[in-house]
Amino acid sequence: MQQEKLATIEDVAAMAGVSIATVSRAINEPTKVADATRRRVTDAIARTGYTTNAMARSLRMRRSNMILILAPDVGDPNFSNILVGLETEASKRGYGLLIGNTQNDPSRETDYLRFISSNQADGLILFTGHLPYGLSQSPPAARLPPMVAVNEPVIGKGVPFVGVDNFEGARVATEHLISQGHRRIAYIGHAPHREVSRLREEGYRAALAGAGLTADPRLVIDGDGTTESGRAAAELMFVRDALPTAFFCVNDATAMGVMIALNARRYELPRQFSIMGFDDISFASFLTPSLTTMKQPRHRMGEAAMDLLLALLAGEEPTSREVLLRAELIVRNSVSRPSNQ
Amino acid sequence: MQQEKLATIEDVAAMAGVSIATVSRAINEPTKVADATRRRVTDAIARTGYTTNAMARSLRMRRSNMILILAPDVGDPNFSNILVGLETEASKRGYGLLIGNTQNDPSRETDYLRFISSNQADGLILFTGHLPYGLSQSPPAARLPPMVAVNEPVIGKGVPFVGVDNFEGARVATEHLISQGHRRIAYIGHAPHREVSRLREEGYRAALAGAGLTADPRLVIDGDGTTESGRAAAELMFVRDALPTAFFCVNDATAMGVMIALNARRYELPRQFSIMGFDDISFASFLTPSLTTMKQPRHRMGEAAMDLLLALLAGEEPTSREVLLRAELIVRNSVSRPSNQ
DNA sequence: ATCAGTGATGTAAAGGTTTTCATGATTGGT
DNA sequence: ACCAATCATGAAAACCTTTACATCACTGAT
Repeated sequence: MQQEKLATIEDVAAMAGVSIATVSRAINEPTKVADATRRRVTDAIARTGYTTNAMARSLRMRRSNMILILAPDVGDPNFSNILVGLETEASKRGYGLLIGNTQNDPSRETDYLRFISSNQADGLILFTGHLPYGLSQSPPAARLPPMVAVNEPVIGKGVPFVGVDNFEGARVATEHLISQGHRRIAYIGHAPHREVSRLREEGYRAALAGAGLTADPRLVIDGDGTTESGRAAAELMFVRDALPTAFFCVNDATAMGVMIALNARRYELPRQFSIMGFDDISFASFLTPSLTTMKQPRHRMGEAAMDLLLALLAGEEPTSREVLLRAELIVRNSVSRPSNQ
Repeated sequence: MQQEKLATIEDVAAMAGVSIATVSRAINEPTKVADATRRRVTDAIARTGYTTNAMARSLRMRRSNMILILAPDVGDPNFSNILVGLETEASKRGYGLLIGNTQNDPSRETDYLRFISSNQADGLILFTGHLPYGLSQSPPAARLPPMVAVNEPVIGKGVPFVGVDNFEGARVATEHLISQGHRRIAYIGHAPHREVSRLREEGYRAALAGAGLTADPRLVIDGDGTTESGRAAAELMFVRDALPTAFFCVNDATAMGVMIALNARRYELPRQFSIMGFDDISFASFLTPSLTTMKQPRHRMGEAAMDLLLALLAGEEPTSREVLLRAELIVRNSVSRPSNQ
């Protein structure tokens, strides 16, 4: 049983004493071939160790059963967990995943589109929040390849989106702080043009409004989502001498920065200040105090996005162009009732 | 310029007034075609928007320019950073990456091998530390597909390996502790069958031996690499009342567990106990005290592994079957001179 | 006994490349 | 001026499937 040449469908056909068409049918539409014949074929397949050549198959069928993932940074744990969800669903449905790490480099984005245009991938999952460079200037008439945005929506291009309900999540988080008795609650956001941050800020404001409160402008600061920006934002409030009793941060990294600033100033947490994050990154539970936060259902997001894309590929019109999953409140130890009520 | 049917090589040939063979040559071996003709062809390519159909190309050439990555968990930041390195190098050399998340499930490992046997991938990168299930029982005579193990070696199968020099790294780490004056140094390891842990323990012992010290058996404990196991190991030492002045942990997660245990017992760090980890995970610098550790050159590991695999694919005999990169000592604040010298 | 319908199989085309081999044209050396 | 060598190109085979269409043998109804 030499591996020199891989067995082809012809070898199988010869061994089973049928034509290659019958072998193909026995594999792909088993009901269309007589029982006895089918047995002979499956037997021959087993004996030869035959596997269909995916290249030939894709060439003929004009589809590859591959999905291209375009992400700025696959190393980001934020993405990689969604990736696992994408992979789970894709693999279950017989699809493979091709990864394209773009590092936000337009030329790399364009470059990866060759997988689409060369038929090497049937569809596209976008983590980038924008159309890949090579597609963005096309007139809207030009048909786009089937694609789904995940985590970060592509605004105004009609790209179906799967993500977390940021507005709702931020509202739940803020309401949690309010329910503990907080009235002066700060919000530390991302750059304002980021859709994610805008929605979370709106959710924050909605929760305040719902409790008859209004946001103190001095307590709403835009950072850039990094730990350092969280630290800087907290410091800024001390300098301005406009202090909240609780901080709601656009993400856990920012929350960690706030905690670092407060620890450095020797405040006791959460007694003197409460802190909430968003994301539930892997070490949120290991901070001191462990961080109360909103957990993103990343695995499910990946599955849902892939499911939507595969439906698109199957020609189904999606029931909705936007799937929003709920973030889950994870209560830990960084929130308590305010001391100086 | 309708996108209905993609332009084929034939369209280009017709427009340029040459045969398809010439078009193919103009693309792949430009020197072999006359200047004037080449210009006409490139012009026609631009006008038609032609892209080579990768399926047809792969079918004919019997290779796909794709590499399959087999990893137990792509979400693990430990892996994902290496993945970025793999991707960088692969993309630079015109290869694409296919990801296979196996979750250590033998059936998924076997399943993913179909990409190899169906010619959809030319080579294999193994993160799993063992041959994929479908290959492991083959007689050694059966030729294995080209593959390279990364991060975790595949023992005894002659699979080329790219990883960090664990022995050397552990020695450097331990020597760092010794240089600070520590004499009683604990080692908290992984499960002993893990090659990684075994090598780091050896490096630890070598450093001790080099300084004329021997390891106190009560200070060498096997955990499982989790934060919880680090906590438990430290507790165990308190229960046994056999205490070191410094802990060297097989990884940062374990070190974090040790820090949690010591913090809970209200020790002041690093004054009363020094701690070293291994890995330099993303939040090592955010712990209090920030963690002194050995940084793994993950990005470079990925690049080196891909480079090695592509050399293998090109038919070159690898210069060495093992590439070990040095870990880098990252000095932060979790190590000081022992107080009770 | 005939005919329509059904079911199982085979033939051959199509999918889009790369590459071997052949052909003709051109060059350069004598 | 001729021959050999080189160069540029084209025709056609090969890569391995899937599938439309044709064929043939049956079944069951008239």
